[in-house]
Amino acid sequence: MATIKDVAREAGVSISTVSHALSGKRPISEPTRRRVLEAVELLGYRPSWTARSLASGRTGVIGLIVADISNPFYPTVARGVEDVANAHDYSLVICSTDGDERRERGYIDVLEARQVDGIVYMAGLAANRRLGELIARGSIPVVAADEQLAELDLPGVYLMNERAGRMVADHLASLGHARLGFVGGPRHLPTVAERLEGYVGGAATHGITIPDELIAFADNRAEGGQVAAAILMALDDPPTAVFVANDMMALGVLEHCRSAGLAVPGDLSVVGVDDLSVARLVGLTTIRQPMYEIGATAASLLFEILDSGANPATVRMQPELVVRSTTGPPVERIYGLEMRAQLGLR
Amino acid sequence: MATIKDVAREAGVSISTVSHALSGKRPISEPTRRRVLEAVELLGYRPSWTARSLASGRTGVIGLIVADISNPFYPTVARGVEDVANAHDYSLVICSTDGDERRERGYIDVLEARQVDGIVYMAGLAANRRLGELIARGSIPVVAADEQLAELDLPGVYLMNERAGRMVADHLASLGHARLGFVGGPRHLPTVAERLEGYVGGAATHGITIPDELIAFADNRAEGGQVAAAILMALDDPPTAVFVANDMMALGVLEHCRSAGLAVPGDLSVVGVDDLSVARLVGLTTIRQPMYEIGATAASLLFEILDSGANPATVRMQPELVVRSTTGPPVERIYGLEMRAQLGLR
DNA sequence: TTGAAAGCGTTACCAT
DNA sequence: ATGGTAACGCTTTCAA
Repeated sequence: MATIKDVAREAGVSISTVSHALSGKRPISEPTRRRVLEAVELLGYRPSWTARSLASGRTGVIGLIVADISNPFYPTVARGVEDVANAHDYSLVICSTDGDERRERGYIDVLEARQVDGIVYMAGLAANRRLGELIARGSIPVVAADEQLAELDLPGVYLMNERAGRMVADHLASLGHARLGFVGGPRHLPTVAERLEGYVGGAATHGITIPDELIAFADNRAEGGQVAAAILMALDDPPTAVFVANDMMALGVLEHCRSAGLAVPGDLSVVGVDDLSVARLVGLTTIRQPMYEIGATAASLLFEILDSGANPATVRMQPELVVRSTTGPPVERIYGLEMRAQLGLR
Repeated sequence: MATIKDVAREAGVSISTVSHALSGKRPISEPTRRRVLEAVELLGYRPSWTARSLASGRTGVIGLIVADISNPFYPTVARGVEDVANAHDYSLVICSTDGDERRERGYIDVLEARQVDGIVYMAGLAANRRLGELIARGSIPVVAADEQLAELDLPGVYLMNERAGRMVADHLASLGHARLGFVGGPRHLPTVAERLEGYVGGAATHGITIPDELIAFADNRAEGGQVAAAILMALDDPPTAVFVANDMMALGVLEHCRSAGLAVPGDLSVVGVDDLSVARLVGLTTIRQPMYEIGATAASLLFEILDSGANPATVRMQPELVVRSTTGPPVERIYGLEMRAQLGLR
């Protein structure tokens, strides 16, 4: 591997001239620059990022910690982060904790050891002491996204979760639903709690009370949605509509309906959050959140800190209701049963 | 940030003693070691990975290039790669090309500039000149996984794709299907071509010929499966069963059936490949491939090269048929139409 | 506009 | 068992 020294020798100039010709950090005469560039070309020289990092004190890497990379939500956000990172000549390394705290600790240690220049955190683990310590140490700036870290007071970018919940309640109430259910991930997650809060509040606006037994928390993935739906729909008086706190779980709810022979939206209206591409695929009514922009904005906040040491304000994104085919008016339960009996259906 | 120098001063020993006490690369007296460890603790010293890389000539990073991180297949494989990487004290950086050749070039350049110690490549892009050049340069070992790079002759780990295709043909034929369709990603992908080949060959064994019009290639994702299914099922004489070259596309096929009112497996039997967790969720019959092991094995091959300069042999993994509820005997088309008419269904 | 040289924080070799 | 010190390949003063 050719080094800067080789290039200097080949071009007949000093090392610092090569460095500056390449970085453009000081004026270089045109002929000199050309000679350098030719030498670079000839030798196939590629600057060592490692050496550059050591000398400059910046690694040119930012870390992204996500909860679960196999939920398509995260890759989309990650793309937003990555694109603005690249625009700043930074690389991105993605760490997926899968809700495992040991993994998360490991990642935080590695990111710190590798001295990444900044971290975008969107895992929302309950007891992230390690992250707290890292932030306390203050050597690596951190911005949050998606899940707000209550105790840590970081700049961040989040969906207006409460508003999202209200929008869903409004939509469902306007369709005539009065028996509303909720399915979400762990209740300690701010997104879940806030979406539920808005939902309950919005329902109250329409004179609807959501009883505790219609509120189910489960694992934050499709499987969780499936078991939660099974529980809710086995109730004596099941909901006619559910708000599911994210699209993957909503897929699980839909799957339960399919396997249990429940019609959607006939027997149950379902609305999710995220608007993953699969939501369009299955016709899921959902709350769209600007995933790519969330990532891009989070990264921008980080670079604000990196570039100017600023302490940027938190950003809140607008949710948007996308009505597709999993929501509709409730079918009167009694009639429904009678009609199904007449039709010879179970 | 405390450096090794600070630790040395604090512990009252030399820099090299600290280095060796930490790495264990040479005998250190117990009291000395303890003093060093205490100093490390006291100062909160963390070795600089950057400096270490520069001095040792190894970055401790391997790169993983995947085609599309939002297909859950890849995160699962990636986990396998990562776990063995971590076991070797290596970090993993994942690059998702999304089928975009410019992105891929960019990633390869970055990985090379960062001087990662090795690369696991599973993107299978058609014209990857840049990768060829990198391999030709020979400074960074590369192993392939999933998609075989015909022109490049790398060590790699792949599914026995042809056998997978045969297994599907056998399964479908044994159920009594005679009109077999195929849906896959771009035909230039070795996985697609091989699975199709095995399928066609297996069908022939049962005296079944698969006509060209029942073979559809599309975008390698759920949406692609959906449009391919739409085309096949609009034929005058549509297939009674399809082999879909991966689970995400199979999901798209299933979605087409749902939205078109086609019963599965009544009107169409569907089998996929991968056995993603979502396949279980929706009851998809599929060919399981050991995703995690593929990743882990690929990483092991890479470390064989890294550790001993060996030239490891390619590994082929066994496919396994998992029968669920999307395959069943074909319903006679004529009878089917009559019966449906009788039932008042369309 | 250019060059020389002092770091950056390690590792690894050579002494002791 | 321990210490001294030359790399590693670059960036960045400081001089000229």
